[in-house]
Amino acid sequence: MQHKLNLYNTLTRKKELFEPLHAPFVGMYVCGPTVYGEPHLGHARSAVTFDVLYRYLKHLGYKVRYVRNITDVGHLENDADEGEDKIQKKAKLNHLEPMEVAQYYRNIYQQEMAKLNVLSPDIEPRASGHIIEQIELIKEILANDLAYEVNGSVYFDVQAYDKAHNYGKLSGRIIEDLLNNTRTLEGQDEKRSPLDFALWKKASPTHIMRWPSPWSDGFPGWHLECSAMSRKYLGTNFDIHGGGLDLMFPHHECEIAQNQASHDHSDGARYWIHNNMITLNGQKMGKSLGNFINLSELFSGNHDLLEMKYSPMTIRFFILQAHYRSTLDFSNEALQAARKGYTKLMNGLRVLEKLKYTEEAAEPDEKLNVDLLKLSEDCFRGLNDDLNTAKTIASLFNLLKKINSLYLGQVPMASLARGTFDTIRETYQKLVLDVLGLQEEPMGDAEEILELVLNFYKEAKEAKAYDKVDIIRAELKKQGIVIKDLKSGIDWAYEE
RNA sequence: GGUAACGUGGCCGAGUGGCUAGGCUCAGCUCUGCAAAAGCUGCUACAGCGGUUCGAAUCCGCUCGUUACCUCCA
Repeated sequence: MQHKLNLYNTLTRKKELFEPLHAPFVGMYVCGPTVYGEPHLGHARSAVTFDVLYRYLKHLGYKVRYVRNITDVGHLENDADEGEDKIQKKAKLNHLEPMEVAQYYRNIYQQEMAKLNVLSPDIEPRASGHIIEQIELIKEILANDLAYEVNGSVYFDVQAYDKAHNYGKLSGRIIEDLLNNTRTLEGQDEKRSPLDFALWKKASPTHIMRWPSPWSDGFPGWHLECSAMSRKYLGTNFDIHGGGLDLMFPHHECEIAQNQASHDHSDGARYWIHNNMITLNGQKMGKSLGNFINLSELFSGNHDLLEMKYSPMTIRFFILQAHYRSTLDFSNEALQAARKGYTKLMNGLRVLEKLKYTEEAAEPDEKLNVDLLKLSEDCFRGLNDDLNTAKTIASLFNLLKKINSLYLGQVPMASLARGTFDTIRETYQKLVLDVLGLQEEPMGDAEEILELVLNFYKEAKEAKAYDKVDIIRAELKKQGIVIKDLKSGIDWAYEE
């Protein structure tokens, strides 16, 4: 087993050997989507990145508990506290119950992620289902004198916290700099400092999403849910916390502060991992910029910027061909190249299924065997080096060249030792299918292919080649399809 | 303004001191009824300038350019 996984930890700004607290168990928490809009390419990148991490950890033999939350409450439209909840805003527009909006987009998110072959997390908790836990957490922070209540709202006291702890240690921010550069925003009269953030907000009379609490009828603050839910399901000290780079500050910074300010006095996670953004013409693709492409648009090709539709596996491969900490630039050209690369890997899978090791007349070429084993190792070396899937894919292509040569007989099978052959086959199949999570997509249109067969059937009939006619009928019957010779022509139906 | 990154060949994208990244594109060859696939070969690189070093895409400095975070965002 290849047990030398190194991960870049944002907290220490270094690549570190990954060692779980309680091996073989691994706890992993990833910030999921706020469900008020359609999932886009950016969501896909985050989900795919951590999906591969999840898959690889499992491949290494760890028993992973993967928690990815659904945020269905509490994100305000802007920093002015008069701002509306995003989900509430959407609900009002469409005369829906807020939970209807959240459920609607949650369903779409899960469907699209399934298309991308992203495994479901082990627990997918919703913020709205953990109000009690969040209230308890606020009580703890209040008890530690690191929060204060004003008019039914509770705020985190960043400066008080910073005296004993280091606020900004994750994102590398210095509190004086933050203070010097804060903008003056409206509606912040209640806060003692502009850096303070809400733990609980009293709901205005028009705010529909509200829950009772010791302080007011209201709703929890923006960062609280992840602290509360990660603690509930993974404990106060767990292994990995992931999310998009844009969540590093303030979201994850505040999360750490909340964790430290609670009774637990811990950062929560030990390894903080952030995936970089997808860019469009060199600019970040984001909801607020309005330049994002939905996954459904990508899959259907229905978008002005798209020259064609791109399949889910093309997207997945596109994401994996870059390292997760680099920005990845979207373009039609890049996606079309990704499509071909993906196809190439899939063809390799098919070749491997057909390849058989032949025992007789084996005269191993020692150098070749050594080279092939090294290529197999390289595939893993990429993953171990901070989940460098780009490296791994490059190594897989190198391996694939040899596999194709074997298939064509350019390299005789007899020159391989049995163990070498088994190793390269297992490496290729395991990595492509299980770890990278790529899968074959049905190519072509089945009905059109059937149409083609029916044409041959028709020709055979006309030529009175009844042996061929019988074969076609029999083979299609195996597929559950019967041919119907009608006066009007040839048709088919499902076998009843 | 503060902070942090980045700038690699026609395109995408790895690579942190010396060893071919890889994919896509393009050209040639092998194979082939034609083609495709596959294999082989080739092509155009490390923003600029200076420094450290036997040796730098890789370390340091400066210049130019781009971006991100500092406000909801994966």
